[in-house]
Amino acid sequence: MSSQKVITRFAPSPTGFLHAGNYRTALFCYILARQNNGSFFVRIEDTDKARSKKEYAENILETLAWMGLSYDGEVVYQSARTEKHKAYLKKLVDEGKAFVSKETPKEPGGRTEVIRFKNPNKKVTFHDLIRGDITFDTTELGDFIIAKSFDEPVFHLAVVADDFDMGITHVIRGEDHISNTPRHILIQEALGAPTPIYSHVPLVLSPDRSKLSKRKGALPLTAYRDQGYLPEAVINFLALVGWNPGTEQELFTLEELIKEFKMERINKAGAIFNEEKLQWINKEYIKKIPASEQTALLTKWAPKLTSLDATTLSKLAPIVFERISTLSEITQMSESSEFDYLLNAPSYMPEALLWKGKSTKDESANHLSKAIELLSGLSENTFDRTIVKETVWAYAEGVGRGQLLWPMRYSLSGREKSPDPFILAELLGKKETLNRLTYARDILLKK
RNA sequence: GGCCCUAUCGUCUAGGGGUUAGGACAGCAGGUUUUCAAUCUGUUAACCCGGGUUCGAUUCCCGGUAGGGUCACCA
Repeated sequence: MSSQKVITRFAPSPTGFLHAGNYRTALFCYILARQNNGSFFVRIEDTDKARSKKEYAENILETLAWMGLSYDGEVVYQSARTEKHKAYLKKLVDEGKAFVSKETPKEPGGRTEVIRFKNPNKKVTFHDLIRGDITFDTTELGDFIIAKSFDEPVFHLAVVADDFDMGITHVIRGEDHISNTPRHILIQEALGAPTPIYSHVPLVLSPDRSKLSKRKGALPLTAYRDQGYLPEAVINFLALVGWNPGTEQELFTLEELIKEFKMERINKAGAIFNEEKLQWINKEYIKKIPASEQTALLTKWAPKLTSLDATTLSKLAPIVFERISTLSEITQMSESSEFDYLLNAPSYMPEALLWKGKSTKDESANHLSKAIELLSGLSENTFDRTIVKETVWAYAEGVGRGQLLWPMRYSLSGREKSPDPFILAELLGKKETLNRLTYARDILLKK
């Protein structure tokens, strides 16, 4: 770790919802600052008054909070710094390093006067932590515009001024900014500002390999939150897009990332946002949710389960959590009636009780009668999946497992797919289990 | 088009002058299982092309090709 103070910043512009690629750079900025005991600032670049929206800025802050990426100090709004920008602009003009230029507007609404930087027309080389030395001939840039007026700086001037004033030492941003860097270095030199250490991270790509964008279906991260992705999983996934520690470890907590992360190990090539892998990672994190938190999540995502008693809920939770990849699947399960057998006795056609259609109603009824007889002898207090299984297993083996287990499971859940009959029996309790078995047996016998 | 960046399985990647080119996700097959899920095992699949350098290149160099980025009074 360097002994030099590290100061990073996340500087998004609130002109739309940010996607995963943006937050990945935020994550890297955060990690670099934290692993060096440095500072991580957030700066909202809202100098474009026409396109900046408050709701976007709020969404950015909300997402950062959800991810647990805490920043130091107050959020800096670039629009509040126009006096500073004006001073720098004046200085540059006074020193002859920039000039007010008369223009013929190229587009309607354009200005007749703008401030241009006096380009010294030289080659600029900078060292990128990820890519090494990059050289540009700035001649082709011409005398580029740095402000629309003294009160309205353009991005290039504002970033340089703000990074300077905030003491930013490390700029981590997307690869799409590489070509802006020589402009920024030119302005820094004119202002007497130090050049920070740059790291241009590769872009996160859409499945068609173009830059991730809303048009290509990129979602704001809050949409993933709303789908039931866990922030830990999203952070883990984002870190793994374009970075890995060189070991085979794939699951990392934020703390582990802070320990392991090395900017130099970030890949140079862009990477496609692979949602399947995100799902897998999310599933891994869902498995880790402690039992004490499961029931609250269960009723949050499936409100109709609120009517269940605490014991049933706590037994149901692990069964649900082992099979979902995102929390919203709980809602889907609930809405497709997958939990209804817990709320009401199921109704179904007697034919559905027949195992693969290969047994007769009488046979199935006999098997159920036997199960009822066996289970009746059990105590209500110890009626759990283990004892239920032990009680009927020998009989099931004898007649062919499916012959008993299918009608038994079906009569308890009324569904083609469900947890196994022993779990169902435990969930329902002895009394309800026997009720349902008896009901099934009786409709099989009804002529 | 100019400039810049990049290039290992379908995807995310490890590796690196001599390897059976490794892992993960997805896929496929099988075990387990009354169903679904979970789980276990196995398995398909990759070094963009050409020229150098070298005893030997997927690895180093050059060129090409392809992809991406950027060329705003957006950020």
